[in-house]
Amino acid sequence: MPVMITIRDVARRLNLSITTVSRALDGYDDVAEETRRQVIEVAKEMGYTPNRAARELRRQRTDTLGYILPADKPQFADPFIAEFIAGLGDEAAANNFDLLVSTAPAESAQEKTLYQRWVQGGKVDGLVLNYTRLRDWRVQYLAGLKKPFVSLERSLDAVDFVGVEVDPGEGYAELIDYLIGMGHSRIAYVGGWRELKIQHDRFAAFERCLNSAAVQIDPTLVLEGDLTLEGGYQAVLRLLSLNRPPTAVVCVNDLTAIGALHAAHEMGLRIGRDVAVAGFDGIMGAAHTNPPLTTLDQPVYTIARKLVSLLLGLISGGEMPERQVRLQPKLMIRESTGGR
Amino acid sequence: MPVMITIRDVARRLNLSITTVSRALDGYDDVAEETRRQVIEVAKEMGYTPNRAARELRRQRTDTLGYILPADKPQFADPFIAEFIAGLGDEAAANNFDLLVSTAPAESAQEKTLYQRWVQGGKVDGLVLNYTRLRDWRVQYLAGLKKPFVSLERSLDAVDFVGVEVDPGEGYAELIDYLIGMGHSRIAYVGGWRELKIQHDRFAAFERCLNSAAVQIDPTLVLEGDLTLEGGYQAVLRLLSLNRPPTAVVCVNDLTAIGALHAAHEMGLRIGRDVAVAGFDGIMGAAHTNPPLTTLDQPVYTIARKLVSLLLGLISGGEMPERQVRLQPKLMIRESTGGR
DNA sequence: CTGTCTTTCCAAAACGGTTTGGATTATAAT
DNA sequence: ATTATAATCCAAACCGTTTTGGAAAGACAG
Repeated sequence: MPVMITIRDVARRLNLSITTVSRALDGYDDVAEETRRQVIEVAKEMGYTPNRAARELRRQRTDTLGYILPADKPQFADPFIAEFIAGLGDEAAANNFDLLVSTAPAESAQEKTLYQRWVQGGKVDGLVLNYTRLRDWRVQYLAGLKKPFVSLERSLDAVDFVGVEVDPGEGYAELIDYLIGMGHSRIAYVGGWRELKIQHDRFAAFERCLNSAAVQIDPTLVLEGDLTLEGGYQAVLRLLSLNRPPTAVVCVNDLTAIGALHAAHEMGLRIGRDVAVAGFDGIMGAAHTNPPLTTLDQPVYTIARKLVSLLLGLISGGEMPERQVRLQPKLMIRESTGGR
Repeated sequence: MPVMITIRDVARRLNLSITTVSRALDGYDDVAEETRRQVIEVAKEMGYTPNRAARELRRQRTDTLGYILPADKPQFADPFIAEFIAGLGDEAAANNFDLLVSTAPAESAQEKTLYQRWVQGGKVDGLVLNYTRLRDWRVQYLAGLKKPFVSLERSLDAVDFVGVEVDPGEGYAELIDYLIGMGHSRIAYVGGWRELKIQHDRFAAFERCLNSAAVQIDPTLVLEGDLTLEGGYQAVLRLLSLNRPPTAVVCVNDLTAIGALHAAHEMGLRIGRDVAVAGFDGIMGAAHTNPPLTTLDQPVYTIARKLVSLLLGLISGGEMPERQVRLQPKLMIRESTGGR
């Protein structure tokens, strides 16, 4: 670390008080224009940048947002997350906020410690939650401390919800209709951890659609994966080894579906003909799998930006024209289900 | 923000000085065991967590690392980045460091401001660089300020390099041998921005291999993309519309290659037969494109962790057994080039 | 009993900003 | 000439820690 240039150095050089330097740079109107000009010039010339820790300490805010990725496995690399973090980062940066990210297994002690360190230690002004659980301690914790936060999908906890929700209802109705139209009746579901709100909502929608089409759900065709490629691979390997295997597999997300493609390939099946596979997310690249993946597309990048924009509204504490955003995924039919 | 519990509150409750509370929690040996026990208990009960800004200010370090993604387009979403950030985050977290991320267009004023805010403002203890440029102002800037940093790929700037390098030489030799063995002689290259070290190294290796195999390089077959899917798509669309189109396309990264697949598909070509496509990176999912992508696989996640581990060594200032890591990518032959 | 160690604790000084509550001077109004 | 007003500036308090340099008290040795 080099010599640090403090506000004191700038003040000394100009024979001004640090107060005046501070106020000149912050644009207060009680400093003469000529003085301000000089301050700005000298500050720039000396390469002065206010120390963040000092400023944060005094101001009691950090201009920093936090996002903790709930990752069970250490090695987590979902394109969904890439897009999501990109959205968070871009929107934060556009508002001069920084984004702090970390990962911790869901419901672990590690997760609790990390949240505590950031929230009670005042490291962030607000947080973005993801992979919301049905009952989510994070929601209760943050709401209890009145710390600003937004989430993708609402938990069942009785707190007032600010965030984005994607309703799988209509999308699944379209998808299931389409699959049944293609002659499928043994339709499997590979989901995620059952405490996950998305798992709950999507599977519920799936069930509802099959019921209303009077198609039987075979419980042996419903498996729990873990949202990863590997999880989808293992689950579908099992499914396809059954005596009466499914003819279609609906997956809770695209990564699971890509694992499913892999498994079906390995079993020597022609995907789209012998077995249909569908995903959920519309990750970039889903259009380029082998074969291209039918999926329910949601605008992840935009959703992430929206979340940050909502969170910033919450932090600034003003009136919030909208606190909740609901949207529908869009069905993209591709060859993994036999195309049109 | 709720009432904040400070060290003063804990001290008051126990009739101790804040000094003692601080030292008890930090594990100094000049506090009685019984006292320490009480302090820890009460601190936990009151939910005390040291204020980060105050601690950072006093200690003059933040236990935070920074990574600024050079993204030209606001909307980047490279799986490579997802894996990279996952690696950075995991290794940082494993050492109780936080990771600050942001994005800024390469060489923009924005980028400079951001680095300055983080470095001179003392927001981070060290930085990870990526997409290193041949002459890289970031390298000069950080080296000049003696701020710890590591980079993936070394720039040509004369500073002492700590980081990871992936040498494309042998991998490309294998790949080109293989392509020539498959009968290709019109081989195109779709690269990235020419100031990029990876572009320079990879293209140089590509040229060298073709030369030593006495295969002509047609300059019209060498195009500059931008490392994105869209860039690869556009470039390959142009290539395949030439009077004498290439029979093989080598791409500087997997994303470009996936765009190439897309373009070839659209032109009605049978990939792997009419035209061969190869990438570089080995992103998760490359094995599942349509058709599966031949690529040079590098362990991105591991590289990222290694970078952080090197950076932490640099920050702690001790002896560093290794300062530079070199490794070779591994050729993965798949159907996009016709398989084996 | 005196002096020297240990053990245990603490007052006060940083760290580098921002903000409060004037002080000073010049200008305008009476 | 005096008073009110506006325009500039600044000393000092404050944010919540960590760390320095002892102080106090008890144990021990001579």
